[in-house]
Amino acid sequence: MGENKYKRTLVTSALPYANGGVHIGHLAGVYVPADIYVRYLRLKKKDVMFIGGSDEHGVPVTIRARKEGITVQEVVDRYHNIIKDSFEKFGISFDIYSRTTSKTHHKFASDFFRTLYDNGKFIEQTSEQYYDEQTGHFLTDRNIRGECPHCHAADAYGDQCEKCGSTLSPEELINPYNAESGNPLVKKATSHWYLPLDKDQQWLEKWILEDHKEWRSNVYGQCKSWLDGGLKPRAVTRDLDWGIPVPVEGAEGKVLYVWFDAPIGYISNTKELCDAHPERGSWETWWKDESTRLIHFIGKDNIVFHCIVFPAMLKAHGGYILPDNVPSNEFLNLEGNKISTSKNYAVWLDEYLVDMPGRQDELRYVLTANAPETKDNDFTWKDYQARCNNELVAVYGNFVNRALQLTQKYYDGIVPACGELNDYDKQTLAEFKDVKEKLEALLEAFKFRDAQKEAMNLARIGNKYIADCEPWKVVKTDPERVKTVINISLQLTANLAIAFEPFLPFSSKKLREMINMETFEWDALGSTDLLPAGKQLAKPSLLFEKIEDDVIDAQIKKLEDTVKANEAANYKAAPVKDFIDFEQFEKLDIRVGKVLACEKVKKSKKLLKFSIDDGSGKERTILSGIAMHYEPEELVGKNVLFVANLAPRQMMGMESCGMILSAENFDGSLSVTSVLRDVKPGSQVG
RNA sequence: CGCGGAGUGGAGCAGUUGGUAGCUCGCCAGGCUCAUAACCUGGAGGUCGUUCGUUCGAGUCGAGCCUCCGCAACCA
Repeated sequence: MGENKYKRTLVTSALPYANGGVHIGHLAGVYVPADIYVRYLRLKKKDVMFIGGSDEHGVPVTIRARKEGITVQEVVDRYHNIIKDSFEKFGISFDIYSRTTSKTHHKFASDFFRTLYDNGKFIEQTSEQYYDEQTGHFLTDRNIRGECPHCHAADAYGDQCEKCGSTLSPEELINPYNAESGNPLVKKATSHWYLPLDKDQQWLEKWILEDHKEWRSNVYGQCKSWLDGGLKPRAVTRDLDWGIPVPVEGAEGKVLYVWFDAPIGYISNTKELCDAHPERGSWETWWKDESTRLIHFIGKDNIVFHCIVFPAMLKAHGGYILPDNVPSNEFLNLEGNKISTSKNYAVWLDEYLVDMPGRQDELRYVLTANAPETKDNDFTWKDYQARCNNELVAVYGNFVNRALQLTQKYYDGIVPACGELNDYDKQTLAEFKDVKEKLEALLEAFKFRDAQKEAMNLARIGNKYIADCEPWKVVKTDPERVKTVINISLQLTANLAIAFEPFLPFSSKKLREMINMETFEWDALGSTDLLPAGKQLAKPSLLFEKIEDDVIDAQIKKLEDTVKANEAANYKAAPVKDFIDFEQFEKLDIRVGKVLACEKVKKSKKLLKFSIDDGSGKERTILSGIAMHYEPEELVGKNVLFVANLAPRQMMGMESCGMILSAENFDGSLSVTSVLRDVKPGSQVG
């Protein structure tokens, strides 16, 4: 696809927001594919630069800082360090991982804005926005709450009412207030600068819809949709005290909108790297020379910013190249549910590193094998375990182990010479020879899942080869033949180390150490003489280890606990029902009863049958649907509250006279009510 | 009727320019024993969300409908 016209490749990966750690969704969606691609290009000896960094501006970090009573800088410092560390440990091989609070970035983004400003690329518009006079903040739509004009729910959001589902604008809310502080809001005029995207409509249409039909369908479709709808001016500044100040006189209290400043971070981080390492060339070569190929790795939520807004910014500034491709993945779900940072529902990388030490490649493998390249996919721990044990351990690790163990056993770990090849040998060699070509084609098309499968195929070929040749049998009759079989198996092993290098860098390194392969060339992939006869190999060890059930169960439990904790945290009492008269209330006859006997109702899952002493001298029978929550024995002898004058009702062939009162907890569990001191059965409650 | 993406055997995914479905795992049976009970071979199992249409022929093109996910707070 015309890669040859390019002399170098600049790869960026979406800047993670420094308001939390990074999780498997980030890794699967952006960083692992980007890293595979970059590692591959490096192996091909291409000039490539891989840019990353934390996005540290915007509103959420300021809210978190206020909540935790620390400075915003402390918040972003904490998460930037966690994120950076996670990436390093997972082998995401950035050439630089910087941050948008850096001096370089502040100056660069500021200058970038100023250039557009000076060249008249913005339009300035004044509008009335909601303002909290006590805190001195303008509010974003989502942070404004108030009464819904449709259903009159008390706490609708500025953009939507969760009660009736209607879409709102903040102006429609009755008595709007600050969601965070609770303060009432007033309208206040504020002016902002807008990037008039409508003027970019034409060239964007041609550039994307005609010149980049090869982009993934999700990317192309999303862009087309925006373009078809007609682009509108977009604000690039915000009223906020955290961020890069708008470098214009009289713009105090305004900062660059985080979506304006973040992508510029790609450029400023490149500059930071090049300034420190002049041998990498000048940043301008990387961003302005037509012979540079720019690739953005992002998630699907970021498509329009990278395909429309950022290119429009670059074009408005002038002199910059535009991305050649924007490989965007869909989302990864977790055990059937959406991953959520705010709900803490995720597999966090920093926690994974603690819980699963030394298993970075396992996660890289699973996330690539199940990458959401064309649609949302699901990550489950059971699937993770299955892929590790049945693929990495059983296919790849096992093949390597078989080849190395046989070498150890028959030849003291010295590579035997390859003798004459028979037809089956030749057939096997031919099969794995074209792996290189297939692998490269897939990687260059950003089909990482298929590419990894192709690498794994080498190990499958190997297992079949060893099984078919049966060296453990042949060694008794034709030891010369076995030398050839083992030689070929070892060559395959060496090829595996190379083929997996972009995907599983840690394992490849380990494997190369086992076979004493100090140096290697990607272009040697497919060769049958990677390990010369007579070479001494190191003592083999296991490349991957099985993952036991209890490890997986612990992870599943961890997630379940999180879900429960979320439910508890999100619990909100149901709204109070309409008023009733005192007379209506008096009609209710609630009494205390002593449980004389309690048993499960046969053939019923939920019902318990109670015999209650209600003080009348006769036993009262009440059926209650709490069998899922109580063992019958634990209720015998207890005082419970029941409604005495509820009309009798037939259930499971028995008559229930009344209702035992239970409270329903947030998670649906039931708790039977009682009284705090002992009272006579039949006592009235009121 | 806001706009995009997706809906394929038990699970997770492929299916390029239309010709009656492939892969990995799981399951069943057999083989083998060098190997982390791993490996190899064979088998059962799907009519491709749904309805209608174009065509000699559609998972693959067109239309409607249903469901899920994104685009608006957080967020890849």
